[in-house]
Amino acid sequence: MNATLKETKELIMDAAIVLFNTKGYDGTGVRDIAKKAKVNPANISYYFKGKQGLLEACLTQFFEGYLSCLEEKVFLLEMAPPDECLKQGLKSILSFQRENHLLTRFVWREVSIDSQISREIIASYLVKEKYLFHLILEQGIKEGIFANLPESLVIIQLKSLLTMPFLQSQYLREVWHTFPQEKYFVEKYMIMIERWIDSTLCSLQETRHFDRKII
Amino acid sequence: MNATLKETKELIMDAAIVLFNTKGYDGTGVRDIAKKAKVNPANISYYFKGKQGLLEACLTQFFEGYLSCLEEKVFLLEMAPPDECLKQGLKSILSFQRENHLLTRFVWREVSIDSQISREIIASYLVKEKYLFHLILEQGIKEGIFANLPESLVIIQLKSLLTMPFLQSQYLREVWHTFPQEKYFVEKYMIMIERWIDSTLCSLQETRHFDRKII
Amino acid sequence: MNATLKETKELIMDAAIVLFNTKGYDGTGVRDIAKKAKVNPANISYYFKGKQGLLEACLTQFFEGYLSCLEEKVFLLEMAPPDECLKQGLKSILSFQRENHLLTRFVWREVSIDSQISREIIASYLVKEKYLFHLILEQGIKEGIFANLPESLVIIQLKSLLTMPFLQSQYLREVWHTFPQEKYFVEKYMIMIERWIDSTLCSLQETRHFDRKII
Amino acid sequence: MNATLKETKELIMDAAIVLFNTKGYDGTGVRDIAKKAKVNPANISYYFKGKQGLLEACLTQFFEGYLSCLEEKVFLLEMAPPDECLKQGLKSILSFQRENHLLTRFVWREVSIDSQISREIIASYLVKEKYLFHLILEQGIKEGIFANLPESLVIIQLKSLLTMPFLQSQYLREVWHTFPQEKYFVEKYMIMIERWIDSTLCSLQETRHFDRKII
DNA sequence: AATGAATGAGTGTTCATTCAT
DNA sequence: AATGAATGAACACTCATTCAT
Repeated sequence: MNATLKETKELIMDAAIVLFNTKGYDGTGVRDIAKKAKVNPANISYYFKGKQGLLEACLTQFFEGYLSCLEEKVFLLEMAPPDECLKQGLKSILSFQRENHLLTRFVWREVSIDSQISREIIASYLVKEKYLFHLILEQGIKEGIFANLPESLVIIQLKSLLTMPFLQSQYLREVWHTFPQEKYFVEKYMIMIERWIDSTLCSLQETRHFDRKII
Repeated sequence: MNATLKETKELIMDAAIVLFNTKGYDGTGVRDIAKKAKVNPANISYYFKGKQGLLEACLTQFFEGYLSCLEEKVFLLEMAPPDECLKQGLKSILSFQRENHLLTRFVWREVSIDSQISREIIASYLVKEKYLFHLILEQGIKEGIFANLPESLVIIQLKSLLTMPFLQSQYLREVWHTFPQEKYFVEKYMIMIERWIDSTLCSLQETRHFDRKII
Repeated sequence: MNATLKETKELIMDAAIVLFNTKGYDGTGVRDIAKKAKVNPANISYYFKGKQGLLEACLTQFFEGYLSCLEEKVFLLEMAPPDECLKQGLKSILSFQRENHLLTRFVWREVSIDSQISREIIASYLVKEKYLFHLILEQGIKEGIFANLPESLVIIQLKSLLTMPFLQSQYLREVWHTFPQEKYFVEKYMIMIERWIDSTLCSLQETRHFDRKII
Repeated sequence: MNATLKETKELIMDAAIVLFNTKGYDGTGVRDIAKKAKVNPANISYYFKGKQGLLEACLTQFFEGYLSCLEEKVFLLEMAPPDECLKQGLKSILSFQRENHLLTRFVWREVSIDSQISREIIASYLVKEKYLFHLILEQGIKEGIFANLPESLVIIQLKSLLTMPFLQSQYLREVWHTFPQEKYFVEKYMIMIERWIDSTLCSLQETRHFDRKII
């Protein structure tokens, strides 16, 4: 009556992303979502087979987009230097997260909960993400561009740098009066990440710490 | 009957930290907590004036300890070089978070939600945290040890590096078979952070990017 | 698209009888019925003006068939002895119920509920049933074949014997490994009923109990 | 506040029996029950762990009482003739059902539905009931008092005669203006059942029908 | 004739909390 | 200090039905 199929489904998702982001998944009721989307609450079960299905739809949408950012750039490995590929990949992810900053914040928060669904997300998407990062890092080390640091720690740092600004956007806003969804912020922040790559990752200074102290 | 005042209160907090961490604040019921703590649910309202009060107690406990890690080291600024102060502060925080890794994960997740209480946390504790970091960085720049990078971005990166391993501990566990609560991990990870300080923060390479492009 | 008018209507009724029988009227949803019948749920409202209309159609179908069994045999009263008419009537009903055992079970169960519709059923069909039984019994008593027992109790017993095997078919199946829908069972059971007629109803032993004790 | 533990629990059960009887289990809402019992709907889950638990409590209460009627009389087998034991057992059951006529109607109706719970009832209580009847009939046949009729059919007829008046009490009321819960009715009806025992069960007339026709 | 989107009322259940004891 | 009965509001979800197509 008041919307076509596509519209209703999208209205629900849009409202859900805002509310999940603001109040968390468990803190959001289906009635709130329906009210915000100006549709009938029953439509949520109708289209997404329940609140959890709606969550899954959001997660899927995010990770499909997220991973495709990386995938694209991995293909460039054959014709571009690994550090360039890495920088472009990170930039692409930053842009994607900037465009979907509400979704981004809530997804990374939700994945940090020990639920069945977050375990599934990790098992599928994040394992793949690990593999894609691995391809780039491996190539960089082989070419002698990247320092031979423990891969896990490098990737964790990378992911930290990529994710935190969005996850803690409220902190940024209230303490630093800065907004990670602004184009401006992303540009500045990308420079910092590039600096990290150039200085910390590509620096061929001694890596004896790890050689000596740790297995 | 089965516990003294102090014991009951602590039993509740301990159980709450485990469950808030695993299932999130909104995903945890007071009955679950009471059951795990083997006390009567009414005691939660009795001791903490409700579920929210219990949350506040957890948050307070965390941030008091967290900030005191930093504060201690800021006092050293007068007699030790700023980079050493910074390293020690971060190390202290890492250790604190390692010892309270369940609390850590859930607190940083909860603070990312747009609730009244997280706004209060930010206004009090995180503003203070900002100030403490500021003192260290300012001193470092004045002494010509730290590069003159935008303070906000530096602090965000620092906080990212400190927080993410705990926030995404499930990811670390399932993808990397690594546990941030292990002493081993913290030592390795601290080396990476020191590397970041040495290379990225202390590197006096040109900072023209920021001079030119950004305010 | 996938069925003509007649087919769709019948598909719905067939599915409804199975499900009403298994899960009860209130326990069955129109979606379940539509799914089983492989038609669109809206067709139920379309053809039967709602779930209740579907129920009424089932009830009507049953009682029309049920009563015609009796009626046929009442016509024989003029040319056959009453006990023979009675036996044939009961046999006819048993056969009818055997052929419609799913419908039978659910109808007699549903009629035991205090709903508007069951009151209407009673007012129309069961009052007529009473009258038909009355004609046979009256004739039998007049001819001195049937004992002069209270008519209400005789008819209640008759109806009990006819109905219960179908109503409790699950009990029969699981406790006695017997199926009231089998031809075999009905034959055996008919002998028992005939025995009841010969011994209990036709026995002209003293009926003083009732003369003395009861109005 | 408005009732002690025992009272609230019983208020709920009493209200449930009335409503389950009138509208059926699936047709009755927990809010209806709570309203009738003048208690809070949440108490139903609190005391019975949900609507289904309430149903189970009703069923259990009925069958415990029902079976104890039979059990008592089976103990008399050693000192009284089997037909006398049987008559007393049936009379005891009739009285019990008369005193709990609402519960009786709804229980026998509910058991006729193919649910998990009715299957459990049958597996436990009705199998035991079968055994108790068996003990009596076996003794009667051994003593040459009962005709050697197929046990299953005899028991089915017995159960039919016992149950149906209560199950179809609405029919009795509206067609025959008779109430199975009246002491009067039970006495009259018991005479009919005794007549059935004397004439149909104890009659030693030929049982060749079954010998010849059936296995 | 038949469909699928859409609805508002309803479902059973769980919630954090209160209160007399 | 601690309990368990009790509550009212909220929860996610299902219901039979309507209606434009």
